[in-house]
Amino acid sequence: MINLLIIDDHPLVAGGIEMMIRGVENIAIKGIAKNGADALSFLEKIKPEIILLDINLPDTDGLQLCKKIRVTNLYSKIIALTSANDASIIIQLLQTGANGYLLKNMDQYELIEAIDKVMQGDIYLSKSANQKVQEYYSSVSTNPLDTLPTLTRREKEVLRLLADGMNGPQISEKLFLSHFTIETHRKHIMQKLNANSTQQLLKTARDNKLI
Amino acid sequence: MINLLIIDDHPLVAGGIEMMIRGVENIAIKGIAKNGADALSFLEKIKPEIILLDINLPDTDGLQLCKKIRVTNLYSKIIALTSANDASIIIQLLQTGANGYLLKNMDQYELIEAIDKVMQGDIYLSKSANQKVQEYYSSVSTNPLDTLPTLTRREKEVLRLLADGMNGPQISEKLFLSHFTIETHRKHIMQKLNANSTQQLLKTARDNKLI
DNA sequence: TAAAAAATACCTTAATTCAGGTAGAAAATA
DNA sequence: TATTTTCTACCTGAATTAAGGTATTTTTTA
Repeated sequence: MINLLIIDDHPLVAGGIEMMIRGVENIAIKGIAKNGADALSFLEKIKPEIILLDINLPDTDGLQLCKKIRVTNLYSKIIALTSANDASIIIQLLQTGANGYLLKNMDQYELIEAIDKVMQGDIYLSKSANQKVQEYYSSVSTNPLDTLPTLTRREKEVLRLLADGMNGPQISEKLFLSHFTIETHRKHIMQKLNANSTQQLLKTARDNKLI
Repeated sequence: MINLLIIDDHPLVAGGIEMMIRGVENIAIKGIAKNGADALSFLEKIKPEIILLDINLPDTDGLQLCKKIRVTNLYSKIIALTSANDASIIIQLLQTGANGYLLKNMDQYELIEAIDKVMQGDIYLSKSANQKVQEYYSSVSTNPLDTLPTLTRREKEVLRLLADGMNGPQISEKLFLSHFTIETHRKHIMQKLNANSTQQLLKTARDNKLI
């Protein structure tokens, strides 16, 4: 028997999963946790074969929780569950010890396939997640920013204000600095992020989660 | 008997709803549509008492679909369903003819309450949605953009490309237009969004979920 | 079909930003 | 303490953007 723990604060999702595995005779839901704390206390008592882990929880983020679970529990297989399909998160999750990744637009077939695959010791990625990861790795080579540049405190500050829609003079006024200074900071940030316009800079910054 | 039509492309959500109303003897699911087209063709044949309408559909957005449904169907009550909790969308939806607004973190109790309320002719807003709407109206005085400007197709396109970090000439090349044209579009968008730089424009656009 | 809205193209001037610099003071670190 | 990093300020010329126009064609809508 494969026992599941669902970690998700949405009754809708938990119900949907219940619906999907209803009628599958070798899978059963052992518990539903609505947040990270509940999940951890649950896992102290019971070791489910499969943990379906929502990435967006009210009290913690899935990545942290995944790490925490792996500290004490190497037995359970963790399948991450999310509506977003973001390559860097997927990769981080897998590095943290997740065994699979499902999108919330999955259907019954996909869920059961994932559970089966993961129980066999494989890594399961939903089709579109897989695609994203591929894209990510293939774009890495074309993307010169494979190592994130480190911005100084001031540079980050200026970047944020730029992202807030302020221009050079406005920022200089806000920070009590000469506008020349701001422009120098901007220039440096642009060099670091390899951008040749402020808009590109902001896009790159956003893409690299610097903002 | 209250008949439901679920319009949502996530089997998980549809399953969750099914789970929630299972055992409620006067509510039944009459159909599940996975996109706007399916929904409309379904509604040609059957008039459900309640339509549970996901705002994020693969082929159209919920607002448009809500409008379309209201053109031919004044009988069914529409309850919008979404994971985001955004005041301006809620308000637009209600203006378009939706009768309720539920967040996907709802529980069984809330769903059934919403259906009951709406069947009685009331408007139902989930607690947090209600709160957001309150906040929105109290912040309106500070926000000069109380009515969202409507951008034309072209303007939206240019806005998106600007958000992608492209500049005027690049966009003009991409769209096979003169760069003067692009600048005019930019100017119009800026006027509509009340911005006085492209960066501010993009920020405002982002704040108003135009991007 | 007539009127209105949207899309297109072009112009000008002023302001802002970009992309090179240089360079000194302050702060952090080895 | 010596060195490095960060923060600061300034300059210049080229490029881009902002903000104000005008005006024609195409598309939508009443």
